[in-house]
Amino acid sequence: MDEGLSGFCIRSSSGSVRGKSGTKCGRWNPTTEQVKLLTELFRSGLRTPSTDQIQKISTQLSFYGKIESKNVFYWFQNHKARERQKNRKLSFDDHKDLICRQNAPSTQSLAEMYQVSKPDRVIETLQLFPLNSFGESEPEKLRLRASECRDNNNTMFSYTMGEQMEHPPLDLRLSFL
Amino acid sequence: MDEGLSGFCIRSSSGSVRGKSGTKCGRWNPTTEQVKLLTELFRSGLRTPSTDQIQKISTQLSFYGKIESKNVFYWFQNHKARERQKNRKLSFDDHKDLICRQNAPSTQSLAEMYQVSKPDRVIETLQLFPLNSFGESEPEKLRLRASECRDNNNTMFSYTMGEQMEHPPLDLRLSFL
DNA sequence: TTAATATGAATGAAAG
DNA sequence: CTTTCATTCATATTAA
Repeated sequence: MDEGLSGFCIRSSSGSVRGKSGTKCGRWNPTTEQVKLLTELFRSGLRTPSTDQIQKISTQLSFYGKIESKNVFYWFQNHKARERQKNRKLSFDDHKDLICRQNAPSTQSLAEMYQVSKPDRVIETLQLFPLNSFGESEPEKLRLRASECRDNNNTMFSYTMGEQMEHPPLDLRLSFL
Repeated sequence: MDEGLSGFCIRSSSGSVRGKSGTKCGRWNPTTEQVKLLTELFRSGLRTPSTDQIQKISTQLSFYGKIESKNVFYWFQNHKARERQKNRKLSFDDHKDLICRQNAPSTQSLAEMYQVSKPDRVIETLQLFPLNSFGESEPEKLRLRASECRDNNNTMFSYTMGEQMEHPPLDLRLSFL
């Protein structure tokens, strides 16, 4: 069965690394090259690319596989949010030395413990820099606030590509706003 | 025949016992007590615990075994998502509205203990009257993600072939819907 | 053993 | 920007 004019789904997982088996066509599945480049840009300080930058990045990344501008937009949004979330709330290595008490509380007493009577606020410790270095080194904990390197798009890529620049000027606007 | 080309986590279980006692590494393996308490909390109506709740739960569950905050976070995410998914697939009839979005009738005392900061979407409505139908006296926007119609209009990003259009094409705003 | 299932973890997409 | 939803992937568990 060929799906005629849809032309949206690419069944063949040509060198797809993340889509190990049976890659669905529903959502964007970035290739390793795409992820690598995006990560590189992020590490370079790019956090919130402008529309123009998104367009350029998308054009560049389309060389490695199917991609749209919104994918780039979402990628940066998610990546930034999750880096922040890790550093702020759910750090995976917060308590390595869990307090070992003698008796485990029962379910009932546990429930009672959650009863808050006063605004007992947990002080959230912002880890400005990772002090905890156990045995597992986090390769990516770096976070440089290079503010906004917005208009240095000339130095974003050094690749000499073909003239794949035929993406129309993209207007990133949210229709549900 | 899987080649197992993922080099993310080291497979630890090589025919050993359940990870309850001697899990080397890999992913979190909850104990039966942990699962029991988590399930009880879920059944009591807890769907999306806050960061503070997650911390407390994680601390308490650490009595029964190794656990981290992100495990609790993921557990509730997965449990909620899969219950919803199951309900969606089970009800092929015209029961489109997802019932389990709201909290369960928390008659248990355990649930009330957890409702510390965000009881629900009901802000100043006391629990004098039972939980009634949706969208009755609630000016909040009703989400129109009924059933599966997520792919009807995915035109979040609009391509404008002209340049510098002053007004959005249609701007069908349904924020007041 | 392998196959099927259950579930922890991750992430793209989207809503708030 | 923050949070949540939906889907997918990887692995543990169980069944055959």
